[in-house]
Amino acid sequence: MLDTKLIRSEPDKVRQALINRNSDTDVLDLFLDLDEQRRKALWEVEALKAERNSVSEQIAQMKKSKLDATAEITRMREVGSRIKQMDSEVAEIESRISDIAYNMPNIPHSSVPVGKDESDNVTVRSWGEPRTFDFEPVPHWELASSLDIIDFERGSKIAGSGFILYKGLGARLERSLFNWMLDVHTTEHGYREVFPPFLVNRRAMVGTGQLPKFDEDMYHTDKDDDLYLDPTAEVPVTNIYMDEILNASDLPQYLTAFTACFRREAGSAGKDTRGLLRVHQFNKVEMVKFVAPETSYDEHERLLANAEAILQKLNIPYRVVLLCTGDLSFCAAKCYDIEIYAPGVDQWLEVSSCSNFEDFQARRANIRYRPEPGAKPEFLHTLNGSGVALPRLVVALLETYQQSDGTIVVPEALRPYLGTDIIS
RNA sequence: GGAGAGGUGGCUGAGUGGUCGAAAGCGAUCGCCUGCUAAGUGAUUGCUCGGUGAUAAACCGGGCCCCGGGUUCGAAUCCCGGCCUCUCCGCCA
Repeated sequence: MLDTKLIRSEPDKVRQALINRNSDTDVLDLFLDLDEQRRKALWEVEALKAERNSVSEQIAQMKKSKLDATAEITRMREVGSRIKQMDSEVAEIESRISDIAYNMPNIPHSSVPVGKDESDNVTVRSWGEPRTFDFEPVPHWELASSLDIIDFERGSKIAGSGFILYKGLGARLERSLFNWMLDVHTTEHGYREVFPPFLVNRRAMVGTGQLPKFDEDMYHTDKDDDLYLDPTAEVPVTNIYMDEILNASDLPQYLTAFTACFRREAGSAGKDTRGLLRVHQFNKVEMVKFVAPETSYDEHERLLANAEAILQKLNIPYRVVLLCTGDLSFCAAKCYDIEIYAPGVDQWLEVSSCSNFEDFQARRANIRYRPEPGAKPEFLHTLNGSGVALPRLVVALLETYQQSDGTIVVPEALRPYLGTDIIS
C-alpha cells in the first residue's frame, strides 16, 4: 500500500509509476477526488463531535449545580443523530478509498528499467555454462518415471493434476534439498529458522499483498474458517510482526522457512503443464528480511547472493534477470528473478524471485520500528526471496546430472543428505 | 464440543456512566546527587486522523482502553454479536 500523503502530494509520480506498470491511472484520479471528499466530510463531523464533547461537559456541570439542562440535551440529541449519519458517510468514502489503495501497486525503484513486458527485462549476469551432452538429454518426467522416483499418474489420481507423488529417492531428494538449503541459510548466511503455519488468515494475506487482488490464485478453506493455504512462506513469515513496533536493535532480522506452497495457477491452464514445470503444490525454502529503510537495497543484493549461493553449490548454471517495470509483481519495488537452465526441456526456469518491497507490505501489515529509543515509529522495509523453489530445481538437477543410462549423478553437496552419490 | 474466567499503555495492574488517554508500580529516556557501582532523586514517557505551520517545532480538534454494533446529551465502564487467551471436562494425532 502506498502512503496516502505521497499520493496526495506527488500524484504525478504515482501516475507515472502506474503508466510504467501498464496499470490503469483512472483509479488515481478517483482516489484523489475521494480523498478530498473525505477530508471535507471529516472536517464537518469533527466540528460536530467537538461541540458534542464540550456541551456534554457543560451538561455534567449543570446537573452538578442542579440546573435544568433539558434544552442542551434536546439539542445534542439532534447533533448526535447528525454525527451518526455523517460518520457512516465518512465510513463509506473511506471504504472506497481503501478499496483503491489496496489494489494500487508499488512504485518501482529508480534502478528498475522501464519496459512493457518480460522482453524488456535485463539479464544482469550469468553463472556457469550449460552442460554439453554427447547424447540427447531427456526431459525430467521421463527420467523420474523410469527411475520410479516420481509417480505423476498416482499423484493425479489422489489429488488431481499438478499434485506430485514423490517416491523413494525422489521423496528423499525433496527432503534432502530443503533440509540442506535451510542448513546453508542458517549456518552460512545468518538466517534464523522458523516453521510457520501452512494456513493463514485473511489479514495476513492482505498484509503481504496476495489479497484482495489475487484471490483466484489462492486455495481457500470452505466452512467458516476463512483460512488460506500458504502460496509461499512469505505470507506467514512476513506477517509474524504484523501490528508490532520493533526496536532498531531488532533489525536487521533474517528469517528462513520451509513450507509447502499451494497455488491454483488460475489462468495458466495448458501452460507448462508437463512434469514439474507448473504444479499446484510444491516445496520451497524462503528467506525473509526485516530491515531499516536506508539499508534495504544493500540487503536486497545480499539476499540475491544468498539465493545464488544455493545454485553455485549445486553447480547449476543460472542467470539473474532484473525485471522491468511492466513485469514487476504488484508489491515489489524491485525484483530479480533467478533462472536456471534445464537441458532436457531446453528452457530457462524461474526458481527464485528476490524482491524489495520497501514499506509497501509493512504499511499493509502495519509493521514498524523505532529508529531511536523514544523516536516516532516508522514503517520498516521487508524483502524476500526464494532460496529456492524445489520443483524446477529438481527439473534442472535431474536433467543436468542425467547420464546416458538414465541414472542421475548426485551433486556433492547433497550426498550426505541423500545417502547416495547416484540415483538409479 | 461443554462449563467457567478474562482481554486496559512497552509490562504488571486499578478503574462499573461525566472532571479518564486513563491511578499506582515496573521498565525506558534525560538530568541531579553520591570516589565507582548499587541505591536515591527530579522531569519526561502511547498510537493515529484532520487543521494551522515548511511534509519542522509548536498548537488546535477528532478517534483509539480486543473488534463491530447498540443504549445515552455523554461509554474503558451498561447491552448485543464476534474474535482471542486462560482453567476444568470431553474428544483426539
